[in-house]
Amino acid sequence: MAYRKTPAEIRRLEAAREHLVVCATEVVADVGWAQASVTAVADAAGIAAGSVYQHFSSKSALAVEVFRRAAQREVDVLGDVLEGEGDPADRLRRGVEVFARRALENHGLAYALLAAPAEPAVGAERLAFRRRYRALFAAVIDEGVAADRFPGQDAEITAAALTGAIGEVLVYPLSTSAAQDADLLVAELTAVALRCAGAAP
Amino acid sequence: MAYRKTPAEIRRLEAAREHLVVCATEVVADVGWAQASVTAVADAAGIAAGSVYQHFSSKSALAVEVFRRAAQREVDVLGDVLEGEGDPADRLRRGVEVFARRALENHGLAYALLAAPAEPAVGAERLAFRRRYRALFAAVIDEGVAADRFPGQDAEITAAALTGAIGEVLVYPLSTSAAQDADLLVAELTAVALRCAGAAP
DNA sequence: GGAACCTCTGAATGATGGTTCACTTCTTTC
DNA sequence: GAAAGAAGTGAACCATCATTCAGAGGTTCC
Repeated sequence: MAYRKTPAEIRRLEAAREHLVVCATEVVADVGWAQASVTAVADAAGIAAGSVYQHFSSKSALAVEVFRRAAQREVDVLGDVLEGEGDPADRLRRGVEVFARRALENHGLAYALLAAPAEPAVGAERLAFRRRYRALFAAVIDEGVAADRFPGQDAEITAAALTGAIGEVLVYPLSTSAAQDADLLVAELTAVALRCAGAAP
Repeated sequence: MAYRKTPAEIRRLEAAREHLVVCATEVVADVGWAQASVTAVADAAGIAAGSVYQHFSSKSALAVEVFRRAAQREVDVLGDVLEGEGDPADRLRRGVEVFARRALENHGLAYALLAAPAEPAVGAERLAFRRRYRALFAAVIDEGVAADRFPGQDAEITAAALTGAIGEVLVYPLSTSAAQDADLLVAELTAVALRCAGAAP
């Protein structure tokens, strides 16, 4: 009966874990999953490589946590807009817009979430989150179809197409003029997305 | 001067190299890049691991060759249709259709080409081929815009969106009913693609 | 047949990077 | 202050493969 974690100690440990996740996220956004070795991440957090294993059972577990946190934020933001009030077409437009702006603001993280090569565990997580994006888009499209704002269509397929289209445009370098100007890019992307769903021009 | 490769010997070596590439492609389509170790590929081709290095300077070089061959076939087929005769909207429809059918017929290879985690050299190759798909689509879209079949738009962005949309729909498992029926899936996908470009319904 | 040169083999080598662990350092409790 | 136990360290360890290489087995040409 000589040692019990005091509340302050527990908080300190939780903060250390949190700090590790945040630093790992930065490293991943900076250099991608492949380059984010345990040593690199530990260095960034100012701890020894071995100490990572105080907080996570494996590198995979840490990577999954990093992915989940970041991806969940995007799902939440997108969900707030897509499930909000108003005309489905308008919500779709605003959803694409907000998603695109966030991705452009933090391109490294967007790339890591959407496309960067990653270990299988992260790949599985990515798949799960893609399904969630798709479900959010599909719901709006179904609503729009029901309200006669969009033509009849398989909402799941359109939603998948939207997910892919948005990701591709945001993540890969374009040589077009719009690539220089974020506003223009976002405007073109929302226009494509609305056409994709069949919204009246 | 006691040894010069006889034509038959040269042919035999070329055939061996060819056979290796074909077998490697099958392995990759089957199990993905990550699992396609030099040993696995050599086993599939019925040769020793070391013999791979008779034909390729590194595993990367072999992987790049495998990717290029397969991707080039798709670019050729798509290019034939998109650059053919006729109405731009119709060519776009047929292009998406043929691309989709081929991907669905050889799903493993399509996944390997479009999305499967791969080493950096293959990733770079993939990027280059994506640009080529994009260029093909962009040309048709520009034509369609010029011919007033599509509304004004940044063709590069629409083309990127198309590439992403098509890839996403074909490569990731869908839970919708259309996923069961290839014809239905292709029909929905071409419809989305045409809407994406803004073709009149 | 045999000298010269090649292809093929597969076990040994080497690089990379996650994981472990003996040890040090810090916290708690008495 | 000292015992008990936890957190933190970082060098050693280990698994995984790509790559090499010394030897075996062919092929060419005189």
